[in-house]
Amino acid sequence: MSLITAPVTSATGSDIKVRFCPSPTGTPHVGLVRTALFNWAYARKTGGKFVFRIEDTDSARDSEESYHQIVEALRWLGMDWDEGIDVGGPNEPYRQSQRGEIYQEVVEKLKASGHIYESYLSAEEIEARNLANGRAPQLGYDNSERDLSEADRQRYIAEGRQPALRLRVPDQDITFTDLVRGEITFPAGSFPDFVVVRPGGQPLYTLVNPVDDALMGVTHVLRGEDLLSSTPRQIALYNAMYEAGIASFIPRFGHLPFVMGEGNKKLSKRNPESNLFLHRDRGFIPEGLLNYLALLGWSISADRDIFSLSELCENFDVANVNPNPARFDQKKADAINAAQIRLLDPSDFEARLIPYLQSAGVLGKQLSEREKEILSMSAPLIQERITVLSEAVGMLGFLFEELEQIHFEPEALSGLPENAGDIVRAAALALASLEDFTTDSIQAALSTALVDGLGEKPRNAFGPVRVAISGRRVTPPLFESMEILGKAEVLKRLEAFAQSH
RNA sequence: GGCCCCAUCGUUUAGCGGCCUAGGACGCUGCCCUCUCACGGCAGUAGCGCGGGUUCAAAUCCCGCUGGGGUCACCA
Repeated sequence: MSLITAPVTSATGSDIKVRFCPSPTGTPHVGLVRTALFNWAYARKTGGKFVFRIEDTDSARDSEESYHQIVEALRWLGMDWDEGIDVGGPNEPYRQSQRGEIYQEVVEKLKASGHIYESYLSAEEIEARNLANGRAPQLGYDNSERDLSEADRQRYIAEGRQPALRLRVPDQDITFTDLVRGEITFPAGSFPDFVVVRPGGQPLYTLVNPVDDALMGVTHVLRGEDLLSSTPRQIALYNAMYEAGIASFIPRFGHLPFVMGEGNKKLSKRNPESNLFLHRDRGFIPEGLLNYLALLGWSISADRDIFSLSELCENFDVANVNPNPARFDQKKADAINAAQIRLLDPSDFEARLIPYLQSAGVLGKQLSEREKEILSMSAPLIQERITVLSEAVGMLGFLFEELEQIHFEPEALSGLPENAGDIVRAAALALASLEDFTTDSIQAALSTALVDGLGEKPRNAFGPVRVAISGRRVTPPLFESMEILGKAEVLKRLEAFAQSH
């Protein structure tokens, strides 16, 4: 009969240590990002430490590419870590694939203390035993090798078998207080002695995850809800490590709700909105994405949902995380991102636009003086008009393009009045004699010529002019855009349009 | 199937026994502002899954039901 004897961590303040420990399979997922975010925010809130380690113990599924993407993701999002990948720390190395010897030692100690034992039965044999004993096959292993005789052991070895190693689980209910869900109890016998090391010595996640948390001194484990049912197993392992002198406490656990996709399905990797880099490519800014993700399961107050990362860090507490699953809503995410974009310092906003304009081919690698000038004049005009940064390409493109490159959108053309040509001709005429080609005087001249002169409604008067210079229905404010383009270019575009209409 | 988790507007979230004829945000609708689109402003739309308790009083506590989800690997 074995029982839990290990104490739970007493850490409550700056002695708290959390970690983010993804396994590098596939491209970073927004659910993964939210888990990292809550861990990071909790560390920053409490003044504790945030550890970043990689769980690459499955060589069949892990990839170096994914590893680099995860590191890049955290860097881009600005979630810094105190210990771990690249930055190092007292518990190196931080990639499990490089910690084999450490696990070996732990396994030896656990064997010596009698907490883990050799198991020779194959999956087929276990199933056969269950069938033979009238036990439901899905119950799995029956712990029958707990006290294997030396004779049986020798016989298996003589057959050339290699043993897996299983943890002897405590014969009692296992209760813990989940940081987001409260007290949870798993009845004794909920799970059998489980494999922690494969035949041949390969340690499994079931072993290495708690081992590393224990060795690294992790006090608070905040992770996805999918790991909830493995928690009692981990507590059992912690207890074994405690009794073997490897761990000094059991951490506290907090299971974060899922991020769901359409329907009632967990947002899967197949789902495009799960892909972090797709959001980045569309022009989500870290502030916007993180703000939105934080809202999935948490809120800063009853009547506010736009907040900065530092406000998040000041106010975050796992205890306030909502336990129910949240759906990823692209529209709301877009709205939050748009709000965060508007909050950006104008020069910062301008700088962030450049990569998007470059990758779309609107700007080259090096900006000319003229291009810099256009950008700095036009960026402020679109800061409150776009939702994601990539929209700047369509909004600003015409300011950088030559007349011949301008693409006239069908929807812009189709919305034009019959007399569009006449209106544009009148506009050209009015502007040709304008000395001072600035926003105000342009507006005054066009109003006089088109609204007063031709008797057109403003909407009808300026629409054709807008399309003539930009090819688009939606642009930054018209008169400002004209000032940026300059008189010669504007007249050129108006005349070209007038000729074809 | 066993075990575990979850349950407030379409979505997200506030609510932790009386402040709730349930608040905010996104979405949607209408109006205002207006050179387009936005921004901003105003108004509207819509919710406590069901049934029992406990209580003077329940969205809030308890039980049951229903519904969803997760997990039961020599994956992580």
